[in-house]
Amino acid sequence: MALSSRYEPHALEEKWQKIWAEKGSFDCDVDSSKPKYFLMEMFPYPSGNIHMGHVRNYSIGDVMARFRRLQGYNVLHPIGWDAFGLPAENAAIKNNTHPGKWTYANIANMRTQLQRMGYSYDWRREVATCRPEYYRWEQEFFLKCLEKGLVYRKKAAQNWCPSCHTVLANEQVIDGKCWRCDSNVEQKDLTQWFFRITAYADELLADLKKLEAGWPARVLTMQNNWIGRSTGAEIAFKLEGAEDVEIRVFSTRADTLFGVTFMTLAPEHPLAEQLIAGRENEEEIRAFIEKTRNMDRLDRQSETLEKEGVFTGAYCINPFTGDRVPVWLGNFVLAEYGTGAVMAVPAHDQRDFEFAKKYGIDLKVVVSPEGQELDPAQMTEAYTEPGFLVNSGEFTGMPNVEGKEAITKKLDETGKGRATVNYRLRDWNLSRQRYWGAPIPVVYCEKCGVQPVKQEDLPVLLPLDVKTCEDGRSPLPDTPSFVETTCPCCGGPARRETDTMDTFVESSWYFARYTAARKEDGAFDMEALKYFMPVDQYIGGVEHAILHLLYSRFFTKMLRDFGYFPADLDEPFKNLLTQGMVLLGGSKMSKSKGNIVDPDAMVKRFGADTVRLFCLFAAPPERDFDWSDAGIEGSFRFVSRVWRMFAEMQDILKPVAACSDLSETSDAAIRDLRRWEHSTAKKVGEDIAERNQFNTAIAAIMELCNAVNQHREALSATEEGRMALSSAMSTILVMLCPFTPHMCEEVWQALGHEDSMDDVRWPEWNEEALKRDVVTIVVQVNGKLRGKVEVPAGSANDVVEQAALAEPSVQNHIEGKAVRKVIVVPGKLVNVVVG
RNA sequence: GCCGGAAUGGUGGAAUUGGUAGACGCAGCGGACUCAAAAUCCGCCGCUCGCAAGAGCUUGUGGGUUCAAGUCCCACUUCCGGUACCA
Repeated sequence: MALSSRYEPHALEEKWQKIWAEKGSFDCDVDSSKPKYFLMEMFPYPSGNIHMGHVRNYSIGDVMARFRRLQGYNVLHPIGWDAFGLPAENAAIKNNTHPGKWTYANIANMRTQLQRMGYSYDWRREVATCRPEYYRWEQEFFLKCLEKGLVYRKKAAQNWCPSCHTVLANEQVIDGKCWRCDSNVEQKDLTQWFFRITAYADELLADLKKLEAGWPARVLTMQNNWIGRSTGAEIAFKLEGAEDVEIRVFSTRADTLFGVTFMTLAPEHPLAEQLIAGRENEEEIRAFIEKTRNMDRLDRQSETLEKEGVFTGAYCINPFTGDRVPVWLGNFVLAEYGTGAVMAVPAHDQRDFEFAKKYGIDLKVVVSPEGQELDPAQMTEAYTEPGFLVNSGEFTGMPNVEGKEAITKKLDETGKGRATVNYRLRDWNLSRQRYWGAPIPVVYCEKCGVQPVKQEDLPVLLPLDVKTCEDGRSPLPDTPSFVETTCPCCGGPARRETDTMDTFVESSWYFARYTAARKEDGAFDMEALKYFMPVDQYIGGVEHAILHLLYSRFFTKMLRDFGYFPADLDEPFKNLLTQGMVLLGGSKMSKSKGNIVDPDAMVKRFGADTVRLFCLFAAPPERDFDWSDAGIEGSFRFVSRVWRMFAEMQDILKPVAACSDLSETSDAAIRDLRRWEHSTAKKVGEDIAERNQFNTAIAAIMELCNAVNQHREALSATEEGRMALSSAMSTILVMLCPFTPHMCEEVWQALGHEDSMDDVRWPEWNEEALKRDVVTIVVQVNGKLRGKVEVPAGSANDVVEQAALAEPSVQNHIEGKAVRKVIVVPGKLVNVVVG
């Protein structure tokens, strides 16, 4: 079959997509005879159409998947749909349809779009999280959590998004706003279900070390900060006049215990009520508490918030000094962190210092710099540097760092406190007051209380015959057929939980479900998990650095401990690539701004191969890149040029393997082309496998094409020249295959190869072929480039040195000066030092 | 404030272990082909001075180490991201 001189991608792309699907080219099953490679991209939310961000994400993944296949790996490359969630409900309300209908229609459309891109997925393993066959397993996990105490119900102030009518996890509140709709988040007291993610805080933190080799540093840092471990001491202050009541504080500065001059509690602190009852200014204090509680979360957490407080009239007792310590309430103390109470040391904490100045509270210096005495009256700011303890009883004179340990130890020995660790990480609120999500499998019984649904009654199906409410509220509480049930314990009438699970629950384990996606009698298949897990390469946006990636790590550890996962599977994702965004005109593409580049339109114009190639060539994958119409035209020109080269040379090219021509030859042009061919195979392989540098890999292939064009005419004339060209052109084709698979398959077939690209292996470069007869040596004088000399490869240093010194331009620059030193870097460079 | 990351031509970006800065593209300029255009092919393309040969300068700024620095060290500037009354 002859290749037409013009490259026309559309028909051939469709043809090969069909062939791959029919052959099952990308189907992957457990095969212990081959090394596995599990690669996946973050699955999309079925919003309607794929956008350029998806195309970039999945093109990066597909290049890596196809490359690993060429290397002989058994590659698992699955895809699915993160199909529960708010936009479906909103769209359903707007278009007067059902969220499920909307979602499944979008999935159908986007599946076609992905297939048109030629991505090499094992479609048999496709999952959609809104299907009962999927979410029933997470209902099972929930019940297991309940049994093990890793999920619990708690009433507390929650992040409430008034526009989405639901609570949000801490991770979903960005700058005080809803991560989805940007509304200001309010605080609301609600009883909600929580995953006890804090039970894994230590392991989640410690195991970040295991990810250092494969995860970007900044993601590790972000998780580290989010978990926010701080070590310190919990210290008990007895309440004056009520010796059985203790106020416990958490402090990282136990060394300053002797310097405490007041105590501040959060207005929400459980003891507040008891402290203020019956005080003469009780009304005033209550007003303060109310004011603080009602404050907008954003305002309360803002840096500029005026620090305010009110004295309760109560005192507590410093456990070491016996001092009376006045107890205040402060608007800056957070009820949720530590114990909700702070011991204040104004001499050594800037915030306490400012508060004390404002309300006229004394300072007591307990840490001084060496050989210096601090005068509280003269201080303009807190002294927070290291120093030596003063005014600290038996601890006076110690360096404060040692003092911290000594005081903590003494606290422990005397039962007045203990060393402890605090985390910033909160438990994960998983309840959502929304319809389109997985039902939480519990019921409420008047007699028996909260009861788990029986395992054999799973799944609790989300009813589909409901009408979504106009105002966005969940219709579930008003759906008697769903709500009304019987108690699994006593059989009496009971009510179902109408909250659904956060959609991040579904995405916390989908990677593992891929390994046995169609299994009906269990969530996972242990053999498949053992073979495929962990995911060797995960690819997605950095916006999930905390949310999804932290939750998935938590689920992996939890499911491991439940016995669902292999006992040695601690982390789900071995390597993580966080890809940058695709911008247009310097800003994020968005429908509302109207600055969108539609992938479908680009595929129509240039074909999928060009779109894929351009996304990888435009920038390194981690970086944001600005879409450029001129740029994609350049990529189209390159693909067309490669096509044309094959079309023009078709008569002389033989169907040989890549890097196959190694026959002895004295032809310098053949040796030169062969060196290009083999060094490119080496570089491109390393760029893809070790550095994720697809842009430079493509650039190197372009260079090889340029080299072929240079030698083409001369080499076409002889049989050995035609062999060299054939080998080089095969190498180009195999190396391009991960990027532009359709074009490569078509050309490969047209060249008369009996095998298909499915059976081809990545070219193996040959050390011999890389060798040069003559090398160019750069000559510097005093570090400045002054000339170049050619010497036989492997020349002795003194030979190279003589040749360099003999160079006329070098002579000019050393003339009349003394040569002090000559540095020879073999095969590369000579530097003549004169002075 | 703290923690990360970045800064290289007109432009996207290369330079892998300290060893030719600007690979490969894009844009631009000149030429060939064409009646013309598109497509394609060939050539030029960091800045300054110079007719040229050539010389000098150049990787955010200022210092340093080194025969040699985009790369290492110190100080700083700007930008991006994360995080923050966290006790």
